[in-house]
Amino acid sequence: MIESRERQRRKRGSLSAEEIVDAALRILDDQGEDSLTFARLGTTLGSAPTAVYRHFASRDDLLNALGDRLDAISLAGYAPTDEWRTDLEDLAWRAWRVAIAHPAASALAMSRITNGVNELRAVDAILRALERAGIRGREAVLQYQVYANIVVGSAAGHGARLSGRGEPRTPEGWVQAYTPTDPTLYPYAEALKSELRLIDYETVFAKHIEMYLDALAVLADRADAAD
Amino acid sequence: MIESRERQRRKRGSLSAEEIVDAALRILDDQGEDSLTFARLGTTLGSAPTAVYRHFASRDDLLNALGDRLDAISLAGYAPTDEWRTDLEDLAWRAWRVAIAHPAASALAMSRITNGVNELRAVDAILRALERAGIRGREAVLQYQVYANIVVGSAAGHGARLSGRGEPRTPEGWVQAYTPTDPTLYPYAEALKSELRLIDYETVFAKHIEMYLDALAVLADRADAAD
DNA sequence: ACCTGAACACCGTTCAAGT
DNA sequence: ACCTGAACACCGTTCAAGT
Repeated sequence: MIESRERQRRKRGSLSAEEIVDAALRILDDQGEDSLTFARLGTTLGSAPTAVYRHFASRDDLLNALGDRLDAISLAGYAPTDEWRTDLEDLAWRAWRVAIAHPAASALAMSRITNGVNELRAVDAILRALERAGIRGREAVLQYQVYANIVVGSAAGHGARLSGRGEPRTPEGWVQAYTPTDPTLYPYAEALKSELRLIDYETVFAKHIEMYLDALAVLADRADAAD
Repeated sequence: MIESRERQRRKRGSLSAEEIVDAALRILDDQGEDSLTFARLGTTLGSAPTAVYRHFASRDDLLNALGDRLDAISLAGYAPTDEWRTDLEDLAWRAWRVAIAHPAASALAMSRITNGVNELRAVDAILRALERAGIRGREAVLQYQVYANIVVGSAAGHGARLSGRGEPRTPEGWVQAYTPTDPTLYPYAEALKSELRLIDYETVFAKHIEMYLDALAVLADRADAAD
């Protein structure tokens, strides 16, 4: 039997930006946040590492494309309704689920401004919901930013936690170290130390979204009254 | 004249963790997010690059110490009052100002869980304010997380923008690219394109904090009523 | 036009040797 | 005990050469 370790030459035009992003996502899913290198991309693609440069100007450029891919995954099958709150809740949890499905990629690329098509689709979907809440103009752009801040920040952070060099996971939540040298200096933290040790970030996210949408509902009511 | 390019040998014990973090902060302030390397640390410290390993186990470990330093800078001169809202506003803007003063360091280290003393001081200060708002127990820990999420996420993101490979700055705000191939596909974004192009992130932050504290005030009133 | 492979200028980290 | 310097196993990126 002949072991053919030699890689076959890639036919010209057989490599595409899409296939490269596929490979990047797979590598990150399997091997974590630090695993995405040109060498590994080459191995996964069956090409020379440098072939990637024919399709992306740099690693940074590739990460932006990966970010737009995450937006695409997040929006897949999304259908807006007539309820702005339903839509903003839906979109928020979609981002959260992407962070769980692709933690390393989310940590690396989710909080990037990609200027990609799918990012634009997301912006448009959010502005549509805000419009239905009666929030328009500059206020809508402000609220879009606040909403995106919460959702993207929380999801990317969760990805970093899941993929990461972070603290070890426990069934109930996340172990957070609390071991002060002199506890009397931090009485409020000391009083809550057992609660601080176990934080369930999904509950935090749910609460955060709920609070924000409640606050938005107040603005929506005011906008209604002004109509 | 004799040019002495040779570095003098560091006396033993003359290097400290604090001095190394000083140097790291200075390098990042002067040369940006990608500039922090062991080689440059060595040059700045007048030591061999590897001397740093005597005080930090890894680059990651050093970045955690840098994160705690940012917390220290943020809290310098902080004095709590009897008004929980004043305190939470103060702490939020302190983080924002640190991001402006040290953008690259903030982008790299601000959103880390450092387990440092100054992080604990910040946690305690926030829990104190929440307690004065009548928010206690598990709810306090949840609200601490939500608040920290907003503040640290916004500030670290602002640092990344200021230090970064981001979009070019304009006097009024930040230029965000909006150049869709078919604008009719994104009607809501299209309608707000001029607003989307100019985003003032400080106004977004101010709005975000204000909304959150308003929402917290509602919880505080409910807690008062329950007393 | 697209892919390859050698070369370049780095990087973080390890470790035996100095003082 | 702490600092040094050589060595190691990588990195992203450039570029001339192949097909």
